[in-house]
Amino acid sequence: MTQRDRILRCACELYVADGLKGLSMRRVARRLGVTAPALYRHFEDRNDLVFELIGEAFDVLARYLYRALEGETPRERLRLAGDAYLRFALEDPEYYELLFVSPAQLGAHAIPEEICVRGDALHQFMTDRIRECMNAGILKADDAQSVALTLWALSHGLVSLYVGGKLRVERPVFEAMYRGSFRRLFDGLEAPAVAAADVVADVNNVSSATAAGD
Amino acid sequence: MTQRDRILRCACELYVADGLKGLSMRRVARRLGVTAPALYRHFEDRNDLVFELIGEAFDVLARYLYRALEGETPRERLRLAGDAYLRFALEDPEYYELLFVSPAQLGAHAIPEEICVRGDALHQFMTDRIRECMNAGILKADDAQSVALTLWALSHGLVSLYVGGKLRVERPVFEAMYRGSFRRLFDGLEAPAVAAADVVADVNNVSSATAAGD
DNA sequence: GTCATAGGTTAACAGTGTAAACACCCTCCT
DNA sequence: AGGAGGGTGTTTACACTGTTAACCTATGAC
Repeated sequence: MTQRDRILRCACELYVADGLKGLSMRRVARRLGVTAPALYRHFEDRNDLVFELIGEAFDVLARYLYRALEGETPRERLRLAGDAYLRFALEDPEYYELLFVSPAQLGAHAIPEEICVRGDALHQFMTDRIRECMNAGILKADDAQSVALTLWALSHGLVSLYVGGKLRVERPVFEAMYRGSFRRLFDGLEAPAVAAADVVADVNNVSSATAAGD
Repeated sequence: MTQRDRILRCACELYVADGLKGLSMRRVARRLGVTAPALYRHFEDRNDLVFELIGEAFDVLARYLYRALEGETPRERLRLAGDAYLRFALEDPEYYELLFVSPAQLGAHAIPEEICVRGDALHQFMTDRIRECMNAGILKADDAQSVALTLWALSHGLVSLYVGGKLRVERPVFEAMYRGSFRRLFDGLEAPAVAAADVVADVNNVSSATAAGD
């Protein structure tokens, strides 16, 4: 294990224990029995170090998500992916927060490209889950990437409201809310009246009503 | 204008200019031609000051939202509220970020109650918009509060991914995504096949098909 | 006139990120 | 063998940070 790795591990421990505020170069150094400037041999900046941590957080999330591939069907895999996201957020809330630290928060201009691409990879993963559900006829045909974004946004929105303390509810209640919100997204909110009319019209016109006659 | 207000205004300017990092007690003091400890006559803490700023951010958002009440119909008011949220986030992104600073980020244990209730008020506002749409038959009957949460989460998720730079798209593209996501939430994602069957069955059974015969 | 209070001051403590200059050790090349 | 160079540490220093304690006024009330 290289010194760089040791620094990273130690930084991670400090971060998990005391948040970004508790992660100081000097504290890391002291813990490693070394003086602060030594760290600059391995990292450009404190931000550089933090960015590396963020990268790790993405990796951890990726590991959670990839387990969803064990599902047998596209629907199962999509469901598992949603569960995995929730589990990651609830089991590793500090890591989860790390995913969404804004550059401004770090006094940085932007998140480095190298990290953004990891986010893209996750987006891609979800897009794939969506697309295979569309191909299987489980989801409406649509732009898979946009649908994936909608899903991701809903997940992230819910979780970030929860971990940010904006939802004053207990964890099991929140989990129920999470699932309920997804149920709603899949079912749609719109009142059936007008939708039914459209559907019936469709059925009458195209007469592709496989199950309508029974 | 009291000195407390001057401090607040100055802090706000510094925050908008340079983020939370740029907001230091000494800088605020210097700008006001005063020494740092003087600020502690008006605020307990730096955090106390920041919390006050967060409170202001909630007020600004509230002002955006309340204008949605000028809409003529429940549907219009709901639409305007969604727009208002988006406009707030895009026009005042710094304020927007302020809404969601986590206590950990400030080294604080929790966000003070006094601020949480402002968040509750917004949630209540959205719940009311939802409920009146349900009463008008525009939305499915459901738990209005949960639906409001789903909407809020989707909004927040999308916006926070965008302002966090996770979505590498231009603003107009993002606005289209935002609207598209909502369209999707209202319409539902589920493939129509099975839904259509249910609906048709319903129509046949209950024969409350107002527009089905045409 | 005295006294409390609101609002400021200076000085100090403990901590921060980071840069410059210097020192050591290990490896590789001549 | 000996010197060059790179990797890794050190000390020292600078310019910041939040926050406290002690002290100093001006103002208004009784």
